[in-house]
Amino acid sequence: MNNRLHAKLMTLIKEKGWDELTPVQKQTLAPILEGYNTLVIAPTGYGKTEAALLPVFNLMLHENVKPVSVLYITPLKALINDLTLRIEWWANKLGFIVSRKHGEVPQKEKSSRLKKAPHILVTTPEGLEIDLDWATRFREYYKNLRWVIIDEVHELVNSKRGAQLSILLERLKDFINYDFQRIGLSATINNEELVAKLIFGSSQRKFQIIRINSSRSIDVKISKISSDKDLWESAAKSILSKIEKPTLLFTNSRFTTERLYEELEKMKAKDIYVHHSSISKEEKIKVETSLREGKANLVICTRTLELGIHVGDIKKVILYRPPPSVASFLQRLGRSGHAINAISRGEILCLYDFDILEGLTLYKLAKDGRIEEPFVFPYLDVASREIIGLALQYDEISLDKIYEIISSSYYYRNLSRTEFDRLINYLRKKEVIKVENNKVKLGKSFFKIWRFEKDNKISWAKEFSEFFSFINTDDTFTIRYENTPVGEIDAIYVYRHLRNNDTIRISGKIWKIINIDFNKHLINVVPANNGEGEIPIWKGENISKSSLLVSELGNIIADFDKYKEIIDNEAYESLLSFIKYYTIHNLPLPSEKIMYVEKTSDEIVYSTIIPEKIANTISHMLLYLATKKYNLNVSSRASIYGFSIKGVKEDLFKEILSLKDKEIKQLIIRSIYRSPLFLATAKEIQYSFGKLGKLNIKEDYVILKEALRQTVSKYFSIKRTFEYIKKIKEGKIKIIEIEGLTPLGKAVLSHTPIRPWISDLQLKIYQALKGGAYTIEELSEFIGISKKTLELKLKKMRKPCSKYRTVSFIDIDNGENRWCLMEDLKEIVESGDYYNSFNPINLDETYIAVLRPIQSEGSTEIVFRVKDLVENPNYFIKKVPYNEIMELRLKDPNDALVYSISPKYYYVNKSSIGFLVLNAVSYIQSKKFG
DNA sequence: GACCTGCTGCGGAATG
Repeated sequence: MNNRLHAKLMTLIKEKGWDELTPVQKQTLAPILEGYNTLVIAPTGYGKTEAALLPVFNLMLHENVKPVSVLYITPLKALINDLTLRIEWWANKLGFIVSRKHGEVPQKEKSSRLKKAPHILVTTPEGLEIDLDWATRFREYYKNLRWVIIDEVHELVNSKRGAQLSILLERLKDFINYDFQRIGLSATINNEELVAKLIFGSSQRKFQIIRINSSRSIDVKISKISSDKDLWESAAKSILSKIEKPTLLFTNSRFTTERLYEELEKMKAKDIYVHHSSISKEEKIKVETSLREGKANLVICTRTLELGIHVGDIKKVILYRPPPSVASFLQRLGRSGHAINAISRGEILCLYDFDILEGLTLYKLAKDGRIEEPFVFPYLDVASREIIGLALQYDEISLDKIYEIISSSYYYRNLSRTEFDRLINYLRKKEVIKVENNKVKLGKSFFKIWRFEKDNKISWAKEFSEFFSFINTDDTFTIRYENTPVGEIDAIYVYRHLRNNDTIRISGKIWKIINIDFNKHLINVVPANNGEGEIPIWKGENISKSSLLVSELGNIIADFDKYKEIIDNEAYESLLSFIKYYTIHNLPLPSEKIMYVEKTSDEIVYSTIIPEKIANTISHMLLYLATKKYNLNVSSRASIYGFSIKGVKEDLFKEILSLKDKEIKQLIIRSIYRSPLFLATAKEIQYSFGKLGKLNIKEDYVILKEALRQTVSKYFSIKRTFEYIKKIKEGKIKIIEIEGLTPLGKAVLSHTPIRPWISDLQLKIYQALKGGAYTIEELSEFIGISKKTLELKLKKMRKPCSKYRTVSFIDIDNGENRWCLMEDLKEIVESGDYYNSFNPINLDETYIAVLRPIQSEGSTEIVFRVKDLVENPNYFIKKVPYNEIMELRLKDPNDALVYSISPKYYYVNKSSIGFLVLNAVSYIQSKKFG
């Protein structure tokens, strides 16, 4: 045992029952005690937390420390809770106070830290952001800070949160005017020197990297699901035969998680649970507890259980289809055999031949110790918000000082003063800051964007609390049973698919929908005992694969025989037949140097081994050319196995190859600029720059340029695509045209197609709708754009300001929503094509129409007899006091059910009210009597 | 375009 530790600590170590410190704990003592910044790299379960804490406690015991002396930062709330208890065990016995801070800590506990300031504060990067920007009193305690520990560094460095934290640390250093000691804790990572620079920033301290190479060996098996009939059934059967209690089964999507559970449940498998981000917190805790207590046989999960939450000893890990990166592969395998030196056992369950190849590649890369490099990017939206944060923190702060702070973060080391000034000028123009005598102050539009209270009428305003976080969330609905949340579903899925009385499957159970509250985004459910559950589908299932994986894939194809011992017979036979296709046809094996051009009846496939960003760029170029030449019924695909274009006659890729260099570069930029990914990114970041409303190419160049940079770096690659095309031109990549489809060509076809993005969509929709009423499915088929995009557009077109106004009604015969032009509604009703939808069965009933106007508060209620309305469709025109209403629905004072099942119509013009009320009555009566 | 993650402080009024 090390004799450098304080006697009090030695006593506690004995009390813990530890015979000796773990290797990593021994190794960190010297550098931390000597005041070095230290980056500790070791797998989970090696005692990293104590490796940082013990020497820090030791230093604390020898110094006269004042609160807050230690800041402990970790990315998850669940980890904060775990760690606080763990740290308290030591701290309380040594006379130090610990406190935690995250969004779910009760207000009372949070505010107690002012009265009893803690020596050690455990929080998130966002928690630190709030304190620096906003906590005027508490942040004074930070001036005593001596140590900052950053946990799960590998989780943070790759993201905007990492960039945010790096600036926060520089702000902290400047604010307290002390070069505190920084300690980082990380799982296995690549490029340790870079990661060290990212978290140590401008600190002048010497630093040291402590690495514990995982001595546990990797024991991986690769097997293939034999699917003679139903795929899911075969998968579940296979999984069932492989369970060793307790087993973790990782999937790559929430959908797969739910789907496999359904299948296993059919087979009466016992003690099986589901864990992913759309499961409620309470449910998740239940699942984690059942794992720790050894009750669970199998937990099917997504990445949620890849992170550091303690789940006890796991006997076996199964990966349903290979994960997208080596980093993720190692994290998932690391969940088994938790104790030090145990073996990580895992099995990759493959569905396709290319799954087997990817699995083998992951295995080889992991064995060779090759992992993806961290992705470091100088996000300008993060910089902007930190500038605003500094303006919040100080009454005024000089431009030079701000530039000095931001550029001392390693993420922003190359941010030029010119670029910085340009950014400042933009923020100033938007009045989110103001600049006087080279000093920055908070501008007046800050509180217009970051509101204290959310105003429902203005959809673009952000909540004040969102200012502190760079995680943006999609719109979702909460599913509730007796006031207890059981899950979440994407709003778009709810609008598109879910109605009252439907059954859905979530948290591994089947529920019946009682009602959907579109205002509060709530779905109330009760358990359903039987019936086929409809399964929520969140999004598509294309997963982007790391380029490291691609780089080794070709070698594996040529060399897979070397790995015969880790793959089962089924998988091996499958690979043999994969290879056989090429040998029989006398073709070279797929590699990065060969590209096959293959034709199906309506799609041209280019198969090869190619980095995904290049394939994605080329497929967007093809799509751009195709939409220019043809209608919108074209699509393309992109994957690491090549790309394709559908709906064109000629070989468009050949045309690209014939373009001049300059034209190719232009085409690349233009295609990216047209992609929805770019537009979505621009929208996402615009608030950070103080911009509300529609983006303008001239005015908002700063934002659009940054959006392009972020989109390109994430999804595309301009330079590498250009070089790639050049290589083909020079004959360094050989093109072979063939008849029929190669196995790799089939792999390309298994990826979801990308649809074109259209600029004048409104006009197209108008032309398509003219004279008729259509469902979103029909229209989407007809116009050739995604249903999701179409729905959003149709909803926008309802509003009074729209050029071509739309309305929707319920088709009573099949319960579907139909859309038409407002100008056509009368004609459609009178045509009788939708007779049942506008002709109530019972004319003697009385209802109340509840109308909410657009501008003012409150609502108007109009009582009417169904008969009167049927006889006179203009019945409402004289009675309604406004020309436009925001929401229309019906109620019945004697029957509360009516209000809850009543359809709602939004943004309705006075002229349409009568028809829509008829539609609502027909619908309600069909539910009541039919 | 998968997956995952986070989210006011503080003082003063009212209350027991």
